[in-house]
Amino acid sequence: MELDERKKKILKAIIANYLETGEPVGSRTISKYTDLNLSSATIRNEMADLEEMGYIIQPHTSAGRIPTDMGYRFYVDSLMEEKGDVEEEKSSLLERVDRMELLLKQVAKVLAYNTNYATMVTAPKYKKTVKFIQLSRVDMDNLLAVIVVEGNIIKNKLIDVKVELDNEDVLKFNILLNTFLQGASLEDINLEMIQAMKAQSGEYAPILEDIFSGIVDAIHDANELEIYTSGATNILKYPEIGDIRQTSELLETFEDKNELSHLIEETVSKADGTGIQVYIGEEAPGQNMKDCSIVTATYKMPEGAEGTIGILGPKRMDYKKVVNTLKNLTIELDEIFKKGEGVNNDG
Amino acid sequence: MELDERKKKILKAIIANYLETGEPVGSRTISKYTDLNLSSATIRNEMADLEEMGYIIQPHTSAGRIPTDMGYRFYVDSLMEEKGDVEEEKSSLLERVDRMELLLKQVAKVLAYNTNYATMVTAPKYKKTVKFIQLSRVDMDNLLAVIVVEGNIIKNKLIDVKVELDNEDVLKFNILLNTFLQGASLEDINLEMIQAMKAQSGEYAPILEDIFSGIVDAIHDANELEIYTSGATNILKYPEIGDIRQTSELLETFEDKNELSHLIEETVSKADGTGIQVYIGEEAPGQNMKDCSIVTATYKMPEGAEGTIGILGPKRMDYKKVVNTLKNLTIELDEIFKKGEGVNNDG
DNA sequence: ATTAGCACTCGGATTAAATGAGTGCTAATA
DNA sequence: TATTAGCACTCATTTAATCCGAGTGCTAAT
Repeated sequence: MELDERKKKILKAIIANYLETGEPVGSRTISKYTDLNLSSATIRNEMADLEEMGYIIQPHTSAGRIPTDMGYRFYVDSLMEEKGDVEEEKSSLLERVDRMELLLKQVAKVLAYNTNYATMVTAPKYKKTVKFIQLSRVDMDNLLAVIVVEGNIIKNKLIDVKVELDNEDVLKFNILLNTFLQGASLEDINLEMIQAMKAQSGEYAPILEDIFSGIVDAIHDANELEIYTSGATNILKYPEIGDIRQTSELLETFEDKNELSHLIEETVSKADGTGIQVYIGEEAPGQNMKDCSIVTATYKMPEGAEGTIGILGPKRMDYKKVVNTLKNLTIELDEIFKKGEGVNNDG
Repeated sequence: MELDERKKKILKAIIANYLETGEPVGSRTISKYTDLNLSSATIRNEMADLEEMGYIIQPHTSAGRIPTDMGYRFYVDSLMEEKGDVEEEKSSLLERVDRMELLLKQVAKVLAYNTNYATMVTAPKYKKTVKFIQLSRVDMDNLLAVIVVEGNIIKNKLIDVKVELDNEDVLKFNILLNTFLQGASLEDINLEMIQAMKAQSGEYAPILEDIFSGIVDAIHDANELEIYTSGATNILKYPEIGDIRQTSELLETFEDKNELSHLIEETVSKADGTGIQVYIGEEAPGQNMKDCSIVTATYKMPEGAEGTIGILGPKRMDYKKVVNTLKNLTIELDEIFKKGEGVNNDG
């Protein structure tokens, strides 16, 4: 059996209606809702076909139809025309902010507010190289190491050294560290390099140890996939997501950044490169997701680094709106990075 | 009517049993549960008295009794002997961590894990004075300001300056800033001081503007009451907390650090100085709290700064355990600050 | 003062019946 | 041949009726 134009229209009407109401939709509704001018009986026949083909099911005999995962999939892929960008709020969705971290937090928040779903945003991931290191003496036994890595991510590390250092010593260390480490990525810092530096640091070699591990820590930190989330509690607004037990587990997943980063990495790894990915029900990774969908979008930094914006919501989700909002947001982000944040460009 | 010893015993038994089971407790249960050797009939009479006095109520006729807020209050104040410190896990509840932020996050996490309630921890609050400022050139048009404030809280601020500065200029600024700002608190930085600095900065006065506002921002940031939370989803484990709608609002309060900080400030302002405060039901601030209790404890830094640890749970809460855990935790924190973190001590 | 005994209450669980939205199928129609 | 009107049937949901038992309050006996 094939999916002719009329069947598509009906399927689309069913899904659209279901997305709106959340109730199984019956033949009579479609008969009136659409401009097909068909009786409910005819619709019923078509529905039976659509069911046989696997696009819709009845939750029980004598109920209307609801979309299957396959139905949603077809809808997202072929039926849903992504309303040609609604310029509206696109303009100043995001206020200008100066620091990457704040920006991304803001993105998560705005998105959660606009969509009423739970959102997550990862910082762009790329091999981070050291741009600049600054060591300073804070007090008697503490050195402060400030490390700026590519992308103007700033890490601080207090290092407590046993030996006293005067200002000149610190200056020497600064020069030494910058000479060796500027432009280096985490992998570049190996035993060999450490040896070379030790050789040049003379009597202070033992102290270097401390300083070094501090710095490596900091770079390591910067390399971690940072995730910002918002609106987790929105999940509670959708009663269709299983029992409380499941919902609660879902929320915990959301609270645990580690788990979440796995999850995001998994979705991204499946990406086909078109920018926006939609994962419906079982398609999504994670065990409590059968009633959820995940939509992710990828934004790019000028140097090629990529980050992800994602939303998590019920399977019965306003895909049109979500996809659209996500599209606009990535465009806006791309633009911001192109000009504003384009600072971080040398290599 | 007065509360004789027997009535106290019965009240205590009722509350203890209710805390355990969550079910209204009947006269027969008490008759067997306690060593009073009284018949259920006698207990019933006593219960009637206790109800009249306002310590317990029946959810409905022909049900057992449950404690009122007043009953809980009496229990917490007079009945509950705080099991003389259970030394057990006290030992290494907290792993040693180097940075305040991580430490407090850890505290929140451990506490949430141990108690199964939602927890919040605020950073110690005191007038933060500038300890050290470091300006460095990151690239062509960015200056990085690193500000270390009392308590080794470190803030970074990227400042983009329009004019080019060479290393010497930066050095001069550094000296200027440190001369003026070291030891200054947010209030100390006033128009007068700014004028004085401008006078001394000669041709660079306009740039100072940028740098200055950046620094003020950073100090302002550091002065904000930082809150770390954990285990918010634990709230979902206690079905007695009203309907989902309320729970969800409670969770939102928990997600919103601003609201939460108001809430904590309110509880702390009511504190009587004994260290541990218990807010039962209506006593707690916030509108969705009627079924909740809040327990807070105050920890002190050597210099007198104070922070708060709090837990939020259902009114039917294991007060004994919570109060105890909180006590141990503050003691441990106090100790950590006394030695380990005692770095931040000069003025 | 305590207790045994008994009638009474009322929330919660269980069962039964009523409702109604929606289906599938068949026969009539264009 | 495609569409539609009509009708019997299904089944989740709602409403009402009933039962059950934990627990009470009161009274009379110890």
